Amino acid sequence: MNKLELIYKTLLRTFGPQHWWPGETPFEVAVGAILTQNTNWGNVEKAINNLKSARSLSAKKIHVMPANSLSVLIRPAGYFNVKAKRLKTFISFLMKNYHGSMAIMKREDVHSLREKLLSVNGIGPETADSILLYALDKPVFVIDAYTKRVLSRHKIMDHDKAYEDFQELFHSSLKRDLKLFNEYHALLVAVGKNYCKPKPQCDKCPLNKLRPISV
DNA sequence: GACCAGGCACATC
DNA sequence: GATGTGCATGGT
Repeated sequence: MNKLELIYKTLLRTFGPQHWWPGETPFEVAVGAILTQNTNWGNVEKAINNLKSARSLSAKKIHVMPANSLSVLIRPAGYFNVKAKRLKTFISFLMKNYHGSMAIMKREDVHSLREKLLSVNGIGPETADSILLYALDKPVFVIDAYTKRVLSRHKIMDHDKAYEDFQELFHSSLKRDLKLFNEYHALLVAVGKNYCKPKPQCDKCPLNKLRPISV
């Protein structure tokens, strides 16, 4: 068993299954992936509930909605002007190439789809991979701030390494399995919340002197 | 009041 | 290619 497999085993035993992604449909998951960029999930839930209450959580509804009206609904998620534009850009992409259907998008080969998603303005690697994994059931490992924080604190990989470097480590160390990738990323978020944000000098933080998880 | 939260694009050097 | 900055609400 390698180091990453051991960490997974430890996390699953400690935290239990996380039941991700908290979204009812692939489309809702994709919307959540954009709204949660650099944002607390609780705030995203408020924004999604606003969309639901307005009966506007659909590709068609958001597509025809003026950006400033959308901004009002997603306001709790922060960066609402930026995110309104990003949501509409993603949905235009969805409309144009997949008839507005996540199910049709799902049929596409994962590699070409990932490239296309990354070419959409407002969708970077984490958002693209979150959509691929949690909305479209593609076995792609999602790297986020917590993943980098946990791995760098345990000296497994330097915090400043690129997204693709972290992702490659998971891909090469683990069986390429949808369920595993889904659960592992969610567990890293769960444990990551217990680590303070890395700063150049943080001698006050006790977690810097401890081994927060045993591997 | 400071700090943080499941990023990304863009400007500048 | 690396580094800095704007975007913004809501909880602790």
